[in-house]
Order: sequence, then C-alpha cells, then structure tokens
Amino acid sequence: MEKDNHMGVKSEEADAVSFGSSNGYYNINPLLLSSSSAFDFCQVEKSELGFMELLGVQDYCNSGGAALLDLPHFSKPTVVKASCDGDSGKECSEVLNHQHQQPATPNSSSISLASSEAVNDEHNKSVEQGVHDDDDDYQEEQQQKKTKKQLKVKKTKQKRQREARFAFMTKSEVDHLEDGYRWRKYGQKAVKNSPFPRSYYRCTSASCNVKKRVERSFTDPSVVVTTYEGQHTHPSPVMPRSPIAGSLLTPPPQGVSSTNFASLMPGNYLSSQYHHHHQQQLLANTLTSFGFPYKNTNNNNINNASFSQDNGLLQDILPSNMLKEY
DNA sequence: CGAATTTGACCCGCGC
DNA sequence: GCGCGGGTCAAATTCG
Repeated sequence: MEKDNHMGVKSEEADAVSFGSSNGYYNINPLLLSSSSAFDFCQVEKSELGFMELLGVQDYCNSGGAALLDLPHFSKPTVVKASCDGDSGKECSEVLNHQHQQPATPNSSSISLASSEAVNDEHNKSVEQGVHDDDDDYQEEQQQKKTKKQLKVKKTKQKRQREARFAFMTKSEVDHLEDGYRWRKYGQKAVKNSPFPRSYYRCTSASCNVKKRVERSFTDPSVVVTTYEGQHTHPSPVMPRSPIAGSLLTPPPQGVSSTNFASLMPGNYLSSQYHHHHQQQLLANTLTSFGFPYKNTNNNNINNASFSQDNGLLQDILPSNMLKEY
C-alpha cells in the first residue's frame, strides 16, 4: 500500500508517515494555540499557517489543551494536542517548571496517570516474601518468576516516578504513529468505557526507558492520544521515511504531523529547518501558555533560562534547531 | 532465526 | 477484604 497523500493516512503503519505531501511529512504545529492557559473551546483562536489551520483548542485535561488543525491537503482535520502531566494541572507553567527540574508525578486525568509509582517499599516487601515462601517446586518457580518480575517492576517504578509525560491528541487513522524512534509493544489493555484498547510501547533502545501509550479516543475515534513518558537518551535511530521530509516539509519549527511526532516527542533529535520568527514567537507564547519553558533560538530567552541546560521533556519536544542556533 | 507482537496473568493502588 | 482499573511481564506466537 502506498501513500495517500491527499486523503490522509490509510491504515497500516507504513502509511503513518504518509499523511501529507509527496514526501510524506507535514509537521503540524500543535502549539498554535491562543496564549490562553485555559483550554476551552471558547478560547479558540483561529490562525492559519499556510498549510494548516488551527481549528480550535480542545480541552483535554486540566493540564493541557489540544489544537485542532485543519490541513487543507488532507481529507481530515488533524488534531494535535500538546499537554503535560502535572501535579494538579492547575498551573501548567508551575508544573512544568517542576517537571523541568524534576518531573513531577504525572497526574493527567484524561490520559490516565502514573498512580502506582511510589510503591517501592511495598514492592520490596513483596519481593522478600516471595523469595522465602515455598517448598513446592512449582511454587518456587512461580515465586522466582514473581520475584524477578517484581524486581523489574521496582526498577521500572523507581525510574518512572521521576519521568514526566507529554501527551498529544492526533487525528489519525493510524494508532501507532511514526515518530522517529523504535518502539516495542509490551502490552495492551482494554480501556474502560472505550471500545478501543490502549497500547503500551517501550523504546527499543537498551538504555532508554521512554515509554508511550497509544489509545484512541472513544469520544472521537478518529483521535489518537499518544502519551510519552520519559526522555530518550539517544538520538533517533529511525529517520523519517524521506530524509528530506523532516527538513523541507516541516514548516513550523515546533511542528509535528499526525504522522511524525519526532519533533514533538520527548528526546527528539530530529531537526527541521523551517523557521519563521513569528512562528517562533507563537511557539514561545504557546509553550509558555502551556507552561513549557521556551528558549528562543534568536537569543530570546522567552522563558526559562535553564531550558537549554536541563533536559526537561519540553526541551526535547522542540526540534533541535529551535534549541540551537541556525 | 531473531525481532516484534499478542495476550493472559499478575501486581498495585484505590475506592467501597 | 474485595473488586476494579491501570500498568507490566513474559511465554507463545507471528513476522520479516
């Protein structure tokens, strides 16, 4: 199956990167939102960026919003949502500043939350008990398995506790969107009140503990919610299908398409070359409104000066050319 | 044949 | 304590 550039994605993942022009990539600026920090429909600000139109800002959860982007080239509007998990979601900027330093325990009501992260003590107990309990061979085996599992879980949770999340809503027919990284699916769960399952992915890179969850909105089945957790510790191993796509067809520096999240997702090392000053300003405003620290490449430190130092999640969301000089 | 996915089981926290 | 929902594991299976 080939690309269906004008009709959006078809079905397979292969098409995930074909949502757009002949080169397959349109990076959608998910951040062309009004500078409002409250994400209500009433605060929609329409804006056009030539290739797309911001349709609206969608309330997503307390700590985030979504931009509805209409891509004229596509049969479907594309929704991109940028949000962050935060303590309460009330003060996004505050949350993100925390996140920046030490990502707060996520608490995103819409995307689910990392609710079981600070449970290491309990895990330790369980592990110890599990090790010493049984005489039966089978049970021993099972306990050993459990022990191993719990140890892993413990490790996982120790790390997870510090990892921030970043979620996007994307209008796509494809669930698992190509983002430049390689992922291994490690689980799938049915979502309550939703006919669509949630899939769990982990970055395949050995030392990288980034995870992502992908689920389809039951209220709008065309919307895919992708939640990233953690940050990549390595460059993207998978370049866009078209090497030039990311650079030539990605208008906004903050852009990401429904099919190419690379420049938005945490740990992104891909870069796009497109840069417009006003867009940067928009981005800055938007990021700021989201509470994202943003450092302009034109030496405009719009927000957090530590942005360039720290590897906060949002830092990675921006293309590298937004973080460095070009 | 190795890598990736599927899927049932398991664990945990939380609410009742 | 129990049930539920979210998250993870890992054996089995499928895929390339």
